[in-house]
Amino acid sequence: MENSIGFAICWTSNQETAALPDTFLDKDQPANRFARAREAQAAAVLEDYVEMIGDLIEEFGEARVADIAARMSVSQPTATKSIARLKREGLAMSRPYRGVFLTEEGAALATRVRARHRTIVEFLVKTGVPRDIAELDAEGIEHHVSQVTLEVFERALQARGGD
Amino acid sequence: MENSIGFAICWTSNQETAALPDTFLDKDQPANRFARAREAQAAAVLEDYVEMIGDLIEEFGEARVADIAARMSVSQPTATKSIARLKREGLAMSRPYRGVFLTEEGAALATRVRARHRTIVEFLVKTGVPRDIAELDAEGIEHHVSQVTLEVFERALQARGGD
DNA sequence: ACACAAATATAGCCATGGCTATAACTTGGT
DNA sequence: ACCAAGTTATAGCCATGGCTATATTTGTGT
Repeated sequence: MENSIGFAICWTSNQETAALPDTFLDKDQPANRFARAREAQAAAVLEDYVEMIGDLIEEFGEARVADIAARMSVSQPTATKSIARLKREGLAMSRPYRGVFLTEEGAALATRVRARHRTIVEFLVKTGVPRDIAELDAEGIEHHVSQVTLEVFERALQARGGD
Repeated sequence: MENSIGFAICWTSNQETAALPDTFLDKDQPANRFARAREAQAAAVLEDYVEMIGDLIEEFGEARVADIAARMSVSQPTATKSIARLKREGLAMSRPYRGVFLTEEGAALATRVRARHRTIVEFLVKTGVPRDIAELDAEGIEHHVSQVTLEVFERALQARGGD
């Protein structure tokens, strides 16, 4: 709808701390923790696709619908539909029967999402989670980790060495 | 992938459950990490409602639709619809215009969900995340934390003192 | 050049989880 | 007993994100 993909703003939720760029795609601040989680979830699909398209472009020079669908474990029409949403949101571009590409905004998002993903995986591994399980868990977790928490993870990684 | 299963069995001592007890409501193992995250997400709503209903029953002796809706920050019809799904899934019971109650299975799930939520919040706090933010993040994260990771968190909490 | 296979798009179905508006039921006060 | 107010249910709408089946386009090989 509105292309206003901005940054999160401070709001007063409970009573104490506030201020956190929740999700990389947040538009406004939800009322409570459940609403917040729902918002994060809505952004999750976009984030995943954008990251995946970025990966494919880096790997093959372009991202084909079929490859995207395969990597997302989704049917081709489902991928097409999601890509349409990415385009609507200004994150990707494509011409019919051609590959998909990221806009500048989409590419920036992909970079941030990839970094966040890696931070979370590394943090989990450092904490003692087997790497393959950390990979799996991170996929779901990453969309719900606030900027504040992410920074705490980064600090923990630096503090205890980068393995 | 095969590695993960081997590890999981080792780490979970001797649970009769599957190798990767992903989510408390999982039925089968998805193909890849994205599919897995989608499955976890599907269970999330049920888990949230069940926990909330458990809370309300404990607090007021019963869970009214209006209260559930309010706490979930959702309209009353939306709550009603979700409760219908809970009933379909055998997690709750209710008679029209009466309060909602949990089945044995629902109550057990509520207990597990609540414990997991607390573990995650405490772990985040211990790691250095402000409590209110930990609370918010946990809401989304908790549905994606595998049993293995949860146990790692628990051990981390014990190891460094339960404060 | 053209037919055919592969890739992509489109149509149309389903369930979920939001919503508002309104109907139906319960309950409490007089 | 009854009416008003409060609760819950129902109807019906929308978007998302799955799917299958089928149409369309691209591009390749002969």
